[in-house]
Amino acid sequence: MIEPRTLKGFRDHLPAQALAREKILDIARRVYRSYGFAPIDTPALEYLEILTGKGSEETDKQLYRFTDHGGREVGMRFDLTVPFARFCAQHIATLGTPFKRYHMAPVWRGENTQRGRYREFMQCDFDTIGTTSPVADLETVLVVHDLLTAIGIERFTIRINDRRLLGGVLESLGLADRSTDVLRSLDKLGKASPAAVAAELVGHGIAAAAADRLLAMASLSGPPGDVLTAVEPLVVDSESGQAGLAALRTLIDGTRQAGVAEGTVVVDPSIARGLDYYTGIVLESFLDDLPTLGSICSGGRYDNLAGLYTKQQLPGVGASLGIDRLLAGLEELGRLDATETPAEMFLVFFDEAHLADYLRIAAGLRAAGIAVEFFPEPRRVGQQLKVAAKKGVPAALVIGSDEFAAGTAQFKNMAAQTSTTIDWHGDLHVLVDAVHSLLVTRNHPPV
RNA sequence: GUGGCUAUAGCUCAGUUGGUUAGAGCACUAGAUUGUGAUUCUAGGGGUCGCGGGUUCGAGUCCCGUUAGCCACCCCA
Repeated sequence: MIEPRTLKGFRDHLPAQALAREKILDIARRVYRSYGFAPIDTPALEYLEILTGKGSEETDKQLYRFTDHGGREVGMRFDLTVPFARFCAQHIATLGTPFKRYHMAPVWRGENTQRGRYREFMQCDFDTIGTTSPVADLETVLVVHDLLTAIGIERFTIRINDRRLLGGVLESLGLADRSTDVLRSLDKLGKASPAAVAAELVGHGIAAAAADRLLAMASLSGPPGDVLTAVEPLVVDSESGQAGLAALRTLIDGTRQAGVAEGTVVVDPSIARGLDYYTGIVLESFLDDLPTLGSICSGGRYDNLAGLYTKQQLPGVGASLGIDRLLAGLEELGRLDATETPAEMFLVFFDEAHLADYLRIAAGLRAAGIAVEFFPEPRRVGQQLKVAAKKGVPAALVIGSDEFAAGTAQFKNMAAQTSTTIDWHGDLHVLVDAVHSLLVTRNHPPV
């Protein structure tokens, strides 16, 4: 016998989890579309040369690669951004700009696993390409806000910053050429203590006084306006720093005008993002109840997405929802629905002689948009209801020979353990309407 | 990729300084109840103790390797 097992970092998805995933994917799709983002898809596999050398050496090491049967060097995509860059270089002439797309698909990274970190996981990207407008930046933040709100997360924070602001501060400290080391260290502030980060900065050869100023800057918090005012003196002599400051002001004002609640979007000067290609705003978002989980939705602005594949300059802005990390967080917070079935109604197969009637009733309910699970065997009623309860079907319909004779049906609310008699006199429309109104009065859990 | 911790029934876990046939709760199956699912009672099924090797008269227990999970580094969703 072969031992059934899955590869490290790869997982099966059982119905309860798959239902939660699909529900979030549906919400993401709806929110993205509500801003006019159009769906695209690209292959899981790309020529290796398309994928290598784009991020750091790390991403090259994490790349799943192999030689295919035709001798081609092939890689599996490790994010959706690089394939999108290739996609734009090939198709942007046909599509025109600005172009807004969303892309929800699995990616693969051969890195070590941890909670919420897997080797196969799904990303839900959206990007606006071909415009440098601040409105596109604003919409990116608003999409993230709408998305997390629609998923039903009450407490979350979107942290934004601007790479130019960081760059300006580094410039004025004479550290412009050390930006990669500095940004990586600052990025750890959420996890490591300020003292530890300061030590690391000094370890990189940065003067203690400069490290202190960087930390003071990165530790700023409070209302966005106050943070920006506090940072301003640090970039007075930096043109790009001022531009970043102005961009953040515009962005904060925009979110306010769009009706986002105060405190949901904050300026955090320590947000840097590891990826080198960001050049303007950067954003991360956190569950307030589980900040150690890390960012569940991140992104930013870049000047030139597809420079490696085309001479056309394509600036853009976008972000990505890490649905697997989010699900891990929601599970830890006990916010996931335990239901194992999409069925809204369980139809008990009571009396074998009435099979034709059951089939007719099930078809009528389904035609009305109600998901019906009809039990395939005429087993004991108790057994069937037990199955319905275990799966978490919210309602059951019991119709036996007595009910058929009387023209009635028993509607059972499984959670409330209540039973309602429906008089339908053999008229399917009456039954369907009654079931429909009884079902919509139930309360739906958030996720 | 490096280091640390962990692995016993579907799930959560006991299992003594190494000692005979590895247990509990929950879950599952059947019955009490040939028409009613969170209660009760009765009976039952289910474990190569992650996997492989070693030490020993004897290993769930000790040692080595390996696989997987968690944690830290690294990086990131």
